[in-house]
Amino acid sequence: MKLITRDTDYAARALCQIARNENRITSVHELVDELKMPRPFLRKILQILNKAGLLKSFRGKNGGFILALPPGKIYLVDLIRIFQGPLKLNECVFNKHLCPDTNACILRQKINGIEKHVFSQLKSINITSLM
Amino acid sequence: MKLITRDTDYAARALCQIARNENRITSVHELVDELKMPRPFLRKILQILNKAGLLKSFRGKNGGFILALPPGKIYLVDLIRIFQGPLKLNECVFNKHLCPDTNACILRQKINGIEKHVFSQLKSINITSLM
DNA sequence: GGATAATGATACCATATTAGTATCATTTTG
DNA sequence: CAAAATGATACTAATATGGTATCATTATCC
Repeated sequence: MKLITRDTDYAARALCQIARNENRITSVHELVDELKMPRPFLRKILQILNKAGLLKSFRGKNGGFILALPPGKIYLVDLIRIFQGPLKLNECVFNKHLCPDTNACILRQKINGIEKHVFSQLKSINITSLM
Repeated sequence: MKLITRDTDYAARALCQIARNENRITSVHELVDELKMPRPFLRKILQILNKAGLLKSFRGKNGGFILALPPGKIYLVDLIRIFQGPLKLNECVFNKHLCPDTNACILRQKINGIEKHVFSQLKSINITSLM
């Protein structure tokens, strides 16, 4: 079972690098050199981060990206949500079948508890703490 | 993100049903009737549980399965391991790339913490508690 | 002993998700 | 206007998940 997929991983690493450059625009070219990841894939990821509002992009020559938010406000849990969908561990088939009626069943309680814990832990990790 | 896949779900439900019958042998035929799951898929799952040592099988006419262990000793975490591989959240690409050297990095610590929590919670759920 | 009803073993297929590529349009700078 | 960057979008490859199909083997019961 994976908690974090490759997109999320790449995204986090790229954001760290961009954060290090602070207000200096960082291009894909530069990121590929430093982080050794496939260029077209990275481009796609950065475009997604841009659309999600975590990056600000600059087109044209000397273009690139800067963070749209302070690095301390970009949380790992946000990246997971963007690339892996909502963190809803209890949206599993399990519940629906095994205990379709009660909210009080043991399993659902446990899974809700796990989810809260995972969520709060992932929310406590941000780009600053990863740099 | 899913915590529990369909195999695991089916397995848990089948084990509950088999547990209810206690020492009476339960056939696939009976399980399909009661649990409404695809017969060939269920057969595969039961064969896996048998090989994993959670079930004892009886071949031939009137054959079927009984639990190989008391239901209180069959844990949800075991089923997850069998059908979804080892519960190793920190085996993600993330760590390897971002902090290849230190064991002391924040992310790794957090992920190890999350893993321990998830593990202990899932270990506290067994077939008895699901029945 | 043979028909029948069960599991064992194994190979295959379908779909979804994940990972990655390719291409062309658009924008900015020099 | 050429070059260097991102925007948009469609496509492909690999892997994981969910499910089928088939034949072999075994035990029971008549």
